[in-house]
Amino acid sequence: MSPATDGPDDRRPASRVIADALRQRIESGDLPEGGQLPSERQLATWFDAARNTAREAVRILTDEGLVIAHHGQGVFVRQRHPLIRLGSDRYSSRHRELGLSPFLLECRRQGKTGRFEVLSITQEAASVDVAHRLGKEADGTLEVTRRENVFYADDDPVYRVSTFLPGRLTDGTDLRDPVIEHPHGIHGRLEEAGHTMTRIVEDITARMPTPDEAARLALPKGSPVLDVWHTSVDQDGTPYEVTRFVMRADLTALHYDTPVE
Amino acid sequence: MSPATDGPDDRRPASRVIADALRQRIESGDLPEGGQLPSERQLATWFDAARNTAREAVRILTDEGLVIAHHGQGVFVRQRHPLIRLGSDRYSSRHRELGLSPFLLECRRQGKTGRFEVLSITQEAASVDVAHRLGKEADGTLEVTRRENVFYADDDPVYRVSTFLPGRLTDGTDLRDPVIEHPHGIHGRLEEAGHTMTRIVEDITARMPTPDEAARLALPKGSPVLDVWHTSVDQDGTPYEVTRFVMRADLTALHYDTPVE
DNA sequence: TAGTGGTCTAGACCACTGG
DNA sequence: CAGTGGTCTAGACCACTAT
Repeated sequence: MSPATDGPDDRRPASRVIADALRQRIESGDLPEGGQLPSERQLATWFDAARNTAREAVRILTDEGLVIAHHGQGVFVRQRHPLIRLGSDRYSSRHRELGLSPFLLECRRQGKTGRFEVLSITQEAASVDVAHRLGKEADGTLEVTRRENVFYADDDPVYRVSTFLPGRLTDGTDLRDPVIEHPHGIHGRLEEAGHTMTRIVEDITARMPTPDEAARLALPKGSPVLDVWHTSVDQDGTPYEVTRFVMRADLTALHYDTPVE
Repeated sequence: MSPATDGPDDRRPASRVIADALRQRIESGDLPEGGQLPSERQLATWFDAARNTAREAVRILTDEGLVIAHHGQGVFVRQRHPLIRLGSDRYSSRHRELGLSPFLLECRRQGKTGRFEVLSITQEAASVDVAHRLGKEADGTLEVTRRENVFYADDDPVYRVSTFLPGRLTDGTDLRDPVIEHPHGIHGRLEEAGHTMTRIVEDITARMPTPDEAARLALPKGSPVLDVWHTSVDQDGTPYEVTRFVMRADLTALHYDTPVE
């Protein structure tokens, strides 16, 4: 157990004493979700410390993802939003027949409006990560069509999504257009082109965001991201589509249900 | 692009200017992995700032997970360790026949020694998370056997693992003993008891560690954890084992290969 | 305008590491 | 021992938000 004393034998730094006291008030519900913490200047007075010391205490809690500071307003206990649950069945034809993607369904379930924007579509040489998953052409290179998207829940950006398709699949199709005129989107087009999704392969890591990602996803400090590389494999065992998701971890849960062996 | 200027029209805070300069040196390879940064006092002198300002710059990079401070020694560019890859096939009988768990295999592949320790075994009432996954008994309660483990790679703790088994499965068995005398461990015993693992269900989230987890896993600042709830389902569709993994995200990659539909 | 957090200064002393 | 990061002080001014 952490020491809860604050007697003369307390060897914790003052900033940690303050942080621990605040954390206890948060965990006990004394400071509820969304509730405001005492100001840094108040904390400094109460604990007989310099403002920077109180500030360091607040920083400890910020790094733990417990509180969030709003410039000009105060520091607040972070609200835990309901998670957007993405199942491994999210590509199943059942969902496509219903006409609503699992992401949109989850948003609706939470009373939010889900949508996505196409940021850009480019032709480029595949990176190592992409080429490794899609396999190279006979000549050892691989050109891909790259579609950059952002997914929003209401007006909050939640995922950054990059989809990579082999150039040979997109030649002369509307897969290079920002708007695809197909009721089932990209995957509907690909199925018509003879690729039925029979397996998905996903690689998952978690990490702190880059400054760029933090800005684009409007991430508060102390918010990690989930970094998911998805590969679609067709009936012949050929990978034909790779998508990378960079997801706000505090809003995302991944769910897999898969047979053993 | 971020401004790379440092002319008079540079509106970035001084701490960010210093952090950006250091980040650029790291990304360019000028400061290699494992390399030491200039000391805070040196940075303050070079950039004509107070030491606290240089310190704030270092903190920015620490929060991004780019560098790590060692008390009394200096600040160093963080080394990226090879990831321990855990596949969705890690429970397949193929691995059990080989006699080596995927975790141990991965450690060996990296020249490390993998092992785990049993911290405790207790009987308790199931928490909501556990009961929800295992299902309740007829009387609405559920007693479970809880096994607490730590997994190490060499001497570094990598996972905290809690396994929950319904009490009715462990009555009068060695599943309540710290050491299980079975070549295939817990799952071998459970298979003999009539539960063949036919599906696994896993829920994955990522978050910053609690102070307790950070201490137990010796986590550096800026290191998130993966929080995985695993459920084993037998040939009758009955869930019979739940395990929670809290994993160092900087050492872990999860890999799923699963059929669609 | 008052109150909040964000940044910064110029010191000080402590705790830890290595030679 | 010298040098490092860790903590702390007592100020100051800036940037932002609400009233």
